Amino acid sequence: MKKDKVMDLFVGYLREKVLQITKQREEIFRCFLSTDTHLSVEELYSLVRKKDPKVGQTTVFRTLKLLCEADIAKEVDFGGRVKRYEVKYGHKHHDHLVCTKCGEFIEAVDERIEELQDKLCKKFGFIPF
Amino acid sequence: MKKDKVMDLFVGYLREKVLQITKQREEIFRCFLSTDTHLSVEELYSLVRKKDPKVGQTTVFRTLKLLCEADIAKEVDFGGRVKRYEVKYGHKHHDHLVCTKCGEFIEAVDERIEELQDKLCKKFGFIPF
DNA sequence: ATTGAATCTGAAATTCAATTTCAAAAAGAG
DNA sequence: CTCTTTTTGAAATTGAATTTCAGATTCAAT
Ligand SMILES: [Mn+2]
Ligand SMILES: [Mn+2]
Ligand SMILES: [Zn+2]
Ligand SMILES: [Zn+2]
Repeated sequence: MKKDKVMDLFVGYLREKVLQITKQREEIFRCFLSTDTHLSVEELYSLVRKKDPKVGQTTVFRTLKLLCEADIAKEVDFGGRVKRYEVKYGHKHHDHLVCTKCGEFIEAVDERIEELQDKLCKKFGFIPF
Repeated sequence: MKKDKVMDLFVGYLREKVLQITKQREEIFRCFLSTDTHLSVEELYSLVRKKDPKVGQTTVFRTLKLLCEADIAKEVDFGGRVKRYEVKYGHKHHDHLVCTKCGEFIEAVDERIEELQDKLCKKFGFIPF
């Protein structure tokens, strides 16, 4: 299974930054990886609380930040004011088409668009995200 | 000058919706059109206050909404939590490359990208924004 | 094991843009 | 003018995100 490898990546990141591998961080990590959706912090917090009601929301915020830094999670902006996060590890880059009315979305990639975007970015000194 | 035409558009929109053409709405309209930047509400509010310190921030919010509905303004999302607005009337569609670190941005369009994006949207039943 | 320092946690407070509320002011109808 | 509707803006509220800080936990050195 892939999960062990991601866990290794997380553990590696924490070691590198001399941070501790705590119960809370492990639980949040597990809950996050157990989904394949685009979670808000609140939604992840709910999941975590089902497993351990004592984990604080603040820690969820903080751990998601760590997961992003470790390239395991990726912040995705769906236009609203709530940040959402998806699993990045093991998932190819993709774009989102989001309905501005109802929030419905789909994931899609067009290689030609990506290529042209890369060129456009390079031309202006930006690095595609 | 172009401004008269835009003003006509605004007035027309207000008439259509049976809304009044007030001092405040006129002033906010003028201040907004006097810039060619990507203003936050706060920034526009500052401009308006210089002309008339009695106008309230709430009215700036409300009027920007009207300007968007009238297709004179366009909300642009630069990734932060502050909404920004640019003049839409008389400006061609364009995309923004935004630096996620410093916020610096440039406007650019690539016709081929646009075309492919349109196709991609159509394929999935979305309407490009 | 004991101690002391550093790290981590989570409730609570704070921030800040955005929205809502509501009473007063202004505008329009008759 | 009088009555009704619309508009306004100060103040209150919301809600996600961040900050604060005292207590809990972990780690290292004895
Ligand atoms: Mn892409
Ligand atoms: Mn475009
Ligand atoms: Zn996705
Ligand atoms: Zn622009």
